[in-house]
Amino acid sequence: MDIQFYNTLTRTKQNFKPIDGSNQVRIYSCGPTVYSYAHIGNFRAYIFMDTLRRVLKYNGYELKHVMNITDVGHLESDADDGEDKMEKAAKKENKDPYEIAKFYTDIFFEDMAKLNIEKPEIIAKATDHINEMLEFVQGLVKNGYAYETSKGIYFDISKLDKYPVLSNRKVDEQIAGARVDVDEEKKNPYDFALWIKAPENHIMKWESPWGLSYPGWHIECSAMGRKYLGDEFDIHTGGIDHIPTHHENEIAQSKGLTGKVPAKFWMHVEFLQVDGGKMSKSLGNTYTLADLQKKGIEPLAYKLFCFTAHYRTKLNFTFDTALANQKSLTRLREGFIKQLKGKEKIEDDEIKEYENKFLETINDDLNMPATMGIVWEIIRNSKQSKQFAELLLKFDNVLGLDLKNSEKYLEASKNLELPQDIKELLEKRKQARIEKDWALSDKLRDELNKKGYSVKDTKDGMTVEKL
RNA sequence: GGCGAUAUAGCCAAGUGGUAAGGCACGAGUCUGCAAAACUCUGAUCCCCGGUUCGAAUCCGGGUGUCGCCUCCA
Repeated sequence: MDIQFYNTLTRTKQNFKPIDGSNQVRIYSCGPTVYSYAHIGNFRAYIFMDTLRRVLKYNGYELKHVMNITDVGHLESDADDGEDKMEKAAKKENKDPYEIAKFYTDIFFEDMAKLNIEKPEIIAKATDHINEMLEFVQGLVKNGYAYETSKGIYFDISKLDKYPVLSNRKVDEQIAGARVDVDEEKKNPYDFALWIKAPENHIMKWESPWGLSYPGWHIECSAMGRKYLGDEFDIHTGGIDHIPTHHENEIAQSKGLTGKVPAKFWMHVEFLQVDGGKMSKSLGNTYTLADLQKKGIEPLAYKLFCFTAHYRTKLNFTFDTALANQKSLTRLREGFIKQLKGKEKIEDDEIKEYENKFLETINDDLNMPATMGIVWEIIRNSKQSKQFAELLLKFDNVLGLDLKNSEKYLEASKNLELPQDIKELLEKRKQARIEKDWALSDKLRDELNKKGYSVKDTKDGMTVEKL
């Protein structure tokens, strides 16, 4: 079945096939700048990236997927005189920038694992590829696409046949210097830094033909993508914010060196919003996975929440909806187990129909909301069968919700370590129930509720959950 | 000022020409000593106005609202 992906470059959905006709798909994903904790908005992008991987694999493709770790060169401002994010964080925390990078990189991958996101085949750190970047820049200088100023080496966008190719932005109509001070040395306002001469006190710097210096932000993706995936590869992913600057400049750099747009498909995730508006540090709503967990929302519930909207639409995060998805996740697990224990025989045609629908929706530009609709149909199917559970496990190769461990998650939420006073109350209530003293039983239930535990009576006895 | 997106039940949202998926919440019922859970049932003619069409949430024009980008950001 054809796979259709929306391509920002052409602004249409197109059939996807690897460009070299092989069975391998080559992907580059813009990864994190490791100067701080990644927030749930960042993770929406990586959940998308993961789903893309899984959909391609489900379709039988093999992957060569590169994700970068930006640990140098990402400045705070496009004016090129802002501080390097890594150095700023290092100063603030009184640490070496490399320590900062390691610390946040480790946490990043821990979070990725919690979200059951597959690790790309190749993780490329910017600081491990200084030579490749330097060669790339030297090539651009040689080809006449770059020039030197007192601050560094700049890309000359006027040398390109067309500069913004991803967005409709008209370069001459933008008000130069409206937000960024005009740099008189630059030939065009939108020329950007490829290589930056390091000030005296700059920590991260390398020898180059232009003295001690460090790379610009955009060059790392161009250089590393080229190194591992070649001059032209299949898919490049990132957040929608990358379209107007970062990816535009990556394309410019590659065209300057190789004459080619590096990727055939450019796929971008829309932003996550919080309470109907932008997520920003000043509003204090850049939540991390840890913040969610504190409120009882599992990382996988957040992943499920992300599946409620298509990746190219804005998604509004509130704690209410996140909690709703936590509940959904529990029901999904319960439903899965119920099917697993089912004994009914299902006709092959019915299974086949679900499989077809599933494939159709995931291959339609990763339409996860529609896909989840199908999953729920199976969960709620009045017939109960292990065959459905097996089907769900197959689908979970794409969803990545770790359904196979459903029982374990459900058990974990029930078998809590209970404080002594709670245990005593439960014991008293058990006794009261044996004696059918409902008044006392209810009173004890209220008491437990006040202490933050909800008690439910089932056929197999009481179950306790922390609220 | 420029660019772009979006407006579907209480909330999160699918659906892009043939009479509205799904999740959560709410309500009713079954069950239960009660409650919870579970199960079943129940809800919208799709921002407004005009147009095209046999037929539009879906296309076109106008209006209104919201959001984002143009500065680092997934």
